[in-house]
Amino acid sequence: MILVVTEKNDAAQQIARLLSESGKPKADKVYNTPIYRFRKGGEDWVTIGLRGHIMQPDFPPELKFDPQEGWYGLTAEGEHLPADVPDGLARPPFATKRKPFLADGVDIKGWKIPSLPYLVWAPIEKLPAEKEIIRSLKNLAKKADSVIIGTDFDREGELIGSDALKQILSVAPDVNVSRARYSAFTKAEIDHAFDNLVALDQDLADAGESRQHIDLIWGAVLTRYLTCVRFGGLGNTRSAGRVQTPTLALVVERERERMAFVPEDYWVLSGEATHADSDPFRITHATARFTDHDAAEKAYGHVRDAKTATVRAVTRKSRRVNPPVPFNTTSMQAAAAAEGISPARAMRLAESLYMDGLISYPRVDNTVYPSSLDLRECVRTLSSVPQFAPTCKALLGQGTLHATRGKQETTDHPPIYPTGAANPDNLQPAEWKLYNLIARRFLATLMGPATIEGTKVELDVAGEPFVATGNVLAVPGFRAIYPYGLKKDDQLPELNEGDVCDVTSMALDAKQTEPPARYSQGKLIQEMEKRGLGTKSTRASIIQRLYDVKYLKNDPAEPSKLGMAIIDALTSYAPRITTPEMTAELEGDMTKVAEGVDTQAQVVDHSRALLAGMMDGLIDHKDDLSEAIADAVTADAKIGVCPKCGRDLVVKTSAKTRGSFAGCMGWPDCDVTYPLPKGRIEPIEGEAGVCPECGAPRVKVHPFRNRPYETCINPACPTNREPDIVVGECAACKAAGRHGDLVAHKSEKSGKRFIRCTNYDECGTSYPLPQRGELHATGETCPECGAPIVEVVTQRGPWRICVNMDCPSREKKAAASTRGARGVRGAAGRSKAAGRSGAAGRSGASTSRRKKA
DNA sequence: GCAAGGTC
Repeated sequence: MILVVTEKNDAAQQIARLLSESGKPKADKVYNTPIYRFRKGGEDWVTIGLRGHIMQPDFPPELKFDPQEGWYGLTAEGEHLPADVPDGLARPPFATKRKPFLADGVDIKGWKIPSLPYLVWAPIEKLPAEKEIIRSLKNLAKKADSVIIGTDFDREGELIGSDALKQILSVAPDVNVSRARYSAFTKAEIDHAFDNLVALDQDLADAGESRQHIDLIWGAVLTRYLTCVRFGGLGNTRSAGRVQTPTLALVVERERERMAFVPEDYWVLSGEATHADSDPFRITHATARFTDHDAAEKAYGHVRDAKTATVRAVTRKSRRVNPPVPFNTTSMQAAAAAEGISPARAMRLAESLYMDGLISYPRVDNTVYPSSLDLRECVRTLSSVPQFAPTCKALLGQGTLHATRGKQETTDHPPIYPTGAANPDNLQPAEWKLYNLIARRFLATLMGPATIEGTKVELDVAGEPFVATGNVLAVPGFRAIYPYGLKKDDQLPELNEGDVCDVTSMALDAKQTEPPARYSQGKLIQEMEKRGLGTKSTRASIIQRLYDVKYLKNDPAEPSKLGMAIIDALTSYAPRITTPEMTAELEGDMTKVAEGVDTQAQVVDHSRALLAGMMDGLIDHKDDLSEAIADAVTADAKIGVCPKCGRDLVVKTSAKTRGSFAGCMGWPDCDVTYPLPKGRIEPIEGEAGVCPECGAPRVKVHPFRNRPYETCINPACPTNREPDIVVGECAACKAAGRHGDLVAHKSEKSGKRFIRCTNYDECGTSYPLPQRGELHATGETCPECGAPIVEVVTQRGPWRICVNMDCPSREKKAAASTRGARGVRGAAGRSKAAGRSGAAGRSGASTSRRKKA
């Protein structure tokens, strides 16, 4: 039997299909791993797909995080191994004990602990990361006569193959081994690769392993340093790494530019005009921006009372806009980001669409469709989606299909294109949104250019030159199916030289120049690619990580004070980690290892020595850094000033409930606390951040998937008071022969809104209420349960609800909302109702979504 | 409960 090992299941399946004589390999499983069996040349063949790396490098167990003791490191002050002598590489003599050792024996809580500088020189082990796969692989290897390593044709692929091979040789030391190198899943390419087998390139694999070790050492040492420098490793992880830190530095650098930016004043002189009852159009002075105030005022003086504008010249120019090129991972992530889907989320959604057979493999650099891809067939497939049917029909009516080509051409996978017709009812809204984008992009790459008709009209207003511009999509071309990022038409009326227009308004506006914009997540992805940071598969998750450790916030990306402090600290004492140069130099070193000029040990030890040299500065200045980080964390948590004592009010986490609240930094001297509304809290700078009524902070609240609003955080503040509303009569009291009113109150302590009976002590009737929106009594009672029905007016419009949580009408509503949530109006109120009413509605929906998987 | 790189 001949065993073929590939990097992923997808590749195992494709290779089996292309190599098998029947063209129909048999899908099977070893343990839980899919494999593909087929016959070729009178032999039995089996292909198995790994899941990327099956081994994971790590430090020995005694140097890892300990759940009781945390991470150590800085406690061993000043303990350095010499930077140039990697003696510490030998496993130290403490190996027999669970707890690690320090040369000079520093005791902490009775344990001897290692110094952080020691970690720089610590040995690295390789541990199984995919035990199931390894078990399956070994099982097959025992039965194999020969093994062909068919992992991806790149450095990481060679390493993945080398790791797999070691596992195979451990159970089948005498098996025949070779390597197939292919870069496209075409019959010709795969046949050629398997007819011309080569040997595995151990130097290339070693280069990959060097990369792993250097990333681990630098990442672990600096992360432990930053995490432990303040509270000995308790609390949040503060990470650093070869890719994430330079990425953070990009965002911080842009923020510093913004902070250093000095806005300049300028003035815009513009107004509106009409011609022969046309819609009004904007006219702007030919000097688009006056930087001289006097000149602006002078021009304004001439035209302020002008009633007419005379057309001096009309020029028309049409612009051709070419259709976009096919999607690769980066351009897809950027386009999705522009539609409000973060790159990390886009990859999760794409993975799911790929697994459902709706799009092609989502991790590609390629932007050129291979000639083997049947474009016409793809269009035919899409034509069964009603939204795309007219476009598909038009395309199929053409003689031949011409596709655009991007600059990057690789042959391992095709660009991202739709492989199946999706039904929006079977997808989550975000999945459909991404699929729709991918499908429309695909169709757009097959269509003609759009033509935009541009018109420039020069006018004379009381001797001052003015212009009006119009842009109209004259020939839609690809824009008919691909409206993303399309500007709205600004239409001018038909104007000719000599026409006299009526000026209806004129104004001089004072403006200021804007600082450079922050990076959107899409732009950040593109900037990373440009600077060689990360890969198509890692960039999205690395940006996500920066958000998770709270170095970044908001979108466009804004660094937190902590993020800025981290960059400051590392720029001072470990500058190498803060720039893309480390990646660039690493690439050079990797090439040397791959070429056999340097060994893995030489390159890694050299990198260790560079890091060791930086430990001096980091440890000497640990108190400064500790303070800077602590100040930054406090500044990030600050939401305002305590109205009682004037100290900072910060977001704190309750130890009991794990919920967050606002508390005074002066505690326990000052006991001011407030509950916090649900959602992300953004402080408001300056005077607007102090409530004029009660002096407590006003904040901007960003509720999950709802529009942000501003509020005073003091629930007892007059600005938060709501009048009590009688919403109905208490049914329980009526049944008991007395009268009780159901009244909607707002608690001054918690700020929560609820309904309570005026005879609460006797009947105990109370109902919760929606916390957001304006509340109205309807006077109606629920036909199902008799409880009052209230109306809530939110930004999305009014809706009505029975206040009884256990009412059967709520169950129905929940079921309806999970079905209808994919519509235009995915109302918060409905999804809330679905959430509260328990599993029925939700689990039903999730099974229907999963049924294909 | 450390990185970045694969992939699910």
